[in-house]
Amino acid sequence: MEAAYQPEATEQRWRQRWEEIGLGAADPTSRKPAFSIAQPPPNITGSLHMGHALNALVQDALCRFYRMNGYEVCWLPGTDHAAIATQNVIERQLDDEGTSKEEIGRAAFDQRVDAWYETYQGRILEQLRRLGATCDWARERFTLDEAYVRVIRTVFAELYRQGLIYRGPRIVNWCPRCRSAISDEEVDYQEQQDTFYYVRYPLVDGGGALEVATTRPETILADVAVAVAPGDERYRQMVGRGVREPVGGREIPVIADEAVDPKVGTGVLKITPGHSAEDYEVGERHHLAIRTVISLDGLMIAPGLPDLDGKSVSEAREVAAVMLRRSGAMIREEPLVHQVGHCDRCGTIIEPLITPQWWVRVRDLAGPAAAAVESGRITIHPGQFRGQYLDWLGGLRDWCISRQLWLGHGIPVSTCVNGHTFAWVEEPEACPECFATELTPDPDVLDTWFSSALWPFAILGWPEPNLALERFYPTSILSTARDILQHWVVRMVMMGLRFTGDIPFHDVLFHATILGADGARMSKSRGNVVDPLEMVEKYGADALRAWAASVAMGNQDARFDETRIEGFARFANKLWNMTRLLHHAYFPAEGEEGRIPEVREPVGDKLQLADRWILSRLAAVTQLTTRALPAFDYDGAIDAIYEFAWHELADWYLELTKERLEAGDPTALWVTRTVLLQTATLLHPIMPFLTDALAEQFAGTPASLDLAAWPKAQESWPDPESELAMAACLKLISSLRKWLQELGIEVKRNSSRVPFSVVDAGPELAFPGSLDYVRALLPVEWVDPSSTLGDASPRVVVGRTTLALGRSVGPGTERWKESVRQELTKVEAFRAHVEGKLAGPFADKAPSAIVRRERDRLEEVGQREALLRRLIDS
RNA sequence: GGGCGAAUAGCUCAGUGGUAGAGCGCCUCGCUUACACCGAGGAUGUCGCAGGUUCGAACCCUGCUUCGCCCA
Repeated sequence: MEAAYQPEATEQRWRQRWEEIGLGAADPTSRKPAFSIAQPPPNITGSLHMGHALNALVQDALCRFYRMNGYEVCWLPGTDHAAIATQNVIERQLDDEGTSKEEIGRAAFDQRVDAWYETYQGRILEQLRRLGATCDWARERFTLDEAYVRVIRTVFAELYRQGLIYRGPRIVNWCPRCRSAISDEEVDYQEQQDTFYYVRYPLVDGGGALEVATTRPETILADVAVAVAPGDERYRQMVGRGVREPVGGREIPVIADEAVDPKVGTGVLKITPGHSAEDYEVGERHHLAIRTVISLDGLMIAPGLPDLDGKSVSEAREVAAVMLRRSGAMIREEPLVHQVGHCDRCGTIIEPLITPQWWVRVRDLAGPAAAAVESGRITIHPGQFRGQYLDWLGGLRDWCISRQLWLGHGIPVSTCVNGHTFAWVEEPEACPECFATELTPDPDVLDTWFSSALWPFAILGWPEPNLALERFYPTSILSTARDILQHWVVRMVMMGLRFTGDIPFHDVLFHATILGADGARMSKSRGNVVDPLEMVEKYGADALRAWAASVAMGNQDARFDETRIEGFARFANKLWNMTRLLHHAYFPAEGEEGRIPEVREPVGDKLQLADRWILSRLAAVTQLTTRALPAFDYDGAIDAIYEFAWHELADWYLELTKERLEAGDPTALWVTRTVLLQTATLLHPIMPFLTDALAEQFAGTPASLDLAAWPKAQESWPDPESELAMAACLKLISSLRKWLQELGIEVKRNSSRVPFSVVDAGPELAFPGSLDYVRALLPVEWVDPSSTLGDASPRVVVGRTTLALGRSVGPGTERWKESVRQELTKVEAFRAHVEGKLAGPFADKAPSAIVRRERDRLEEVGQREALLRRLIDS
């Protein structure tokens, strides 16, 4: 074995091995229970980021855990074409080259897209492999695959037939730069400094005016009403009368609508249904006409007003303000900070506009989707997101599924020369109604989330009946980032229920978001992005995975912290070297190779206290890990294993057992082998490369620990008595070690042993062999007090045991006395604390077990205090 | 404006109603044949603030402050 763990070479070897033995390949004909995950398909807009890496760990650890627990595991990988995102990336490239998609044309653009997909699709899946993901690679799907496209068309056509999809003009979030509708969820609201304009709208019948506060004077031309709150006393007289809008001079009515908040601005709202989603709804309620003054390019349409016509929205706003000031309609202007919607992809300010689009009537779909979560058929973790899911479903509007992009799935609808419109699955040659062959396909493409919503069943070959679909659907869990709850999770549930009649998954996991080291979201513009592959190269995939496990399901977002990744890399090396220690017991000669042989379990009562103790601890950590992983408590699992392996197994058991191992004690060899191998097995779901490399050092292990059975604790292992005894013994060693240092006694290995004798034996020595353990770890020698050490020898108190030291203490004496005094002060304070507690109502009201424990403590601390006091007085 | 969450050691984070924890960093010692990617020891916290419930609160409740996210 190498002196240090080498992650890079090891990982490469094991990646290959896992592929060779087909670790990820799921067998639908197997009789085992099924566990399946549809991996959220990463967008092909670049390479894997920290969020992907975290999500890969979350899923892979579960897959491995369930494989080891006898499940047939199917983890389905894939990638998403991410139409709007990819189109944007390529548009930016073209822009950098001084050209545009319009200039190069459709064909050249499509080529660009294909080349992009070619490059990045492979790269992303390769990066997942680097992290150790054991997907069923043969089932990989891309959302533009022919089979996938067919599913999309099938679903679309069916919804269309059922009347759940319709086309019509409604207000949408329009990005003038993308020249496309975008969904409500893709609008990014950013705080912005603007002006609040207070404008006078004179009453037509004379007698004053209404003051309207607005941030958008350029849309006054599209006003169709002015609204006040229904109960607002100030304006009750005005409702039903007319006012004149102050730019175009048209007469518009004053209405009352509950959308108006009387406390905001002047309590009077201008109603512009053509350019505001809220006003659109007000307009629908009052059957108002719609006026449009902004084009799809984001330019003003105002034929009668040359100062405004053709201007951009921001220019037009200035012009309108000037007009209002000149005409005297402007009352005042105030600075205002408010939220303005921007295009998620390109940052352009969104214009709410009325355009004809395709819509899904979600009302019929939302009910069952809500019921699935309410009834507990689907569980959302952590639970607080359940409310968000249900809230969102409650207030759902129809879903706009059409986009005006060059890239994506075409809407599978055509119209014939005779005006018949029909949806199709196979590209049609003639109109099914009149058989006309002159057909015009719909020019729009589908919202990417429409295709993503079908993911869990589409990748399993739906609608064709097949074994994989039958076995692996519904999937077991869905793991994703929480910002995708509305985009994706809700829609998957709606579509899954509608088309398969079943939920798409049983559990939804929202993992933490990884923030940059500066606490802000990772973003290129902030320069705080960390490439997970760089971390893999530096510290190994397992170290990254272990860190990911420790933050995955925390209740807060996790800042990136390289030092913790480094800590887990050290842990990997520690485990490697612990195995090396055992290896040396069998192959002591330099460079000698071989596998740690299987050893027969010792019969009879050959186990020492330390053996029983470590097996008891192993039982505890086994139980904890076995519970933690299926409960998604990754942190609990890695933390418990780390603590056990390093601070119990390595720090104490192996140190105590070294000599026995060197001497070939079969009991020690068996215990060490058992504990090490089982620890590695428990750790395998989180750190698969390292643990497989460790298991390889042992004879009788399978080709991968993934194929091993999940470990159990033997019934005889839990042993509370040994744990108590050992705890006392370890405490004895620790505190004696501290005294030796305080006394300034050299504790180098080859310095001579310090003679000690027991003056007053406390419970630390109640167990046979305690003194041997002390001697094994400290340079002390036990002597008979009567023979060598007199009453005058220096004393130390460890726990409730007093020891006499057979050596004069030189330079350390003063420091030692100071330490004793400090110790005494602490003990006194604690004794007083416990005494006070027991003297109060605590003794009557607290549970008796707790009271008893405090009494024991008082006794113990009292004894300790007495011993220390005697030490100082002497 | 509505909702959710967070505030614990210098930093990053765990934490169960019963004497405050880890990793990293810091200080002192030790290159002892598993590991210097190590070992031994040490210092460091009115657990955001103010009330309340309780024999007992970092933990439960209320209010406040600051920060983050989601939604309008």
